[in-house]
Amino acid sequence: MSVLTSEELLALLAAVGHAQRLRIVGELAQGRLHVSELARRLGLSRPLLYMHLERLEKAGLVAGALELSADGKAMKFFELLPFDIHVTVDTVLTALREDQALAAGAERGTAEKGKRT
Amino acid sequence: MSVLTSEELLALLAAVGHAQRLRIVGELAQGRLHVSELARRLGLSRPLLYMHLERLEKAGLVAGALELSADGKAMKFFELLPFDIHVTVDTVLTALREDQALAAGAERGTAEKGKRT
DNA sequence: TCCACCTGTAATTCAAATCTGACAGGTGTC
DNA sequence: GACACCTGTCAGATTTGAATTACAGGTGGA
Repeated sequence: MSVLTSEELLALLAAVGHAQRLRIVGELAQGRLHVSELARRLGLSRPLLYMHLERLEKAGLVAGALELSADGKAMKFFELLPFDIHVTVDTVLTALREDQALAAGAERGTAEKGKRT
Repeated sequence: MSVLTSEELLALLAAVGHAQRLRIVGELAQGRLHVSELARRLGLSRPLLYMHLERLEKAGLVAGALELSADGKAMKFFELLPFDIHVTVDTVLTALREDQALAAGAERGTAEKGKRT
């Protein structure tokens, strides 16, 4: 995952740092599932599950795909993407510095990430 | 950190998964500081900082100690504890299983962590 | 005594995240 | 047509977390 801004790092940590989402990850670890089935297994309402999945997806932890089942029903399958979150003091410091670099760049009008002078 | 319950894992992730707390960690990475000084550097109100520090301390990321300065003033110093958060699918699955084990144990009245039959 | 520091907490407001219930729409089967 | 599935979204209640203000108390020095 190379260098993360603190925004990306936070999205990742906040996404996985929640009881329900941890359970979602645990369930999807055993294989891809469509939303309704997942909702049933976890005992969550479907709208709520959508919200959590959206968060996980934005953080890059899961991926969803709408598929047509054999009998023509639309089904949204979600699968777990391989991830390996590693956070140390350096990770944090690097992310914070990346922010400063971006902010400085934005002030000068060159807001390209990772670019440093 | 050996085996974590999901509660401990969540405490850790939620603690570090917040913008202000990330900044706190970043500041403490450069050395121990007392609360008022830290508040000044980050531009946070002291009560708010207390709340964040409490969270970080409960998660085991920082440690606070009340000390007497040379001129006799009470000062609460906080320092960053070494940490190395590593989260993969296995971490999550292990944590969830640990929960089940604890829950099962609690039902039988033997709520000791890590004990498995 | 007054001022400049410090710690600690209670009360309260405010914002954001979480969660529920209800709706609209689609397909296939009995 | 009625039913059992599925997706998707919105409005609103509720809960949690974040943040401010205000207070009480302590020390040392001018």
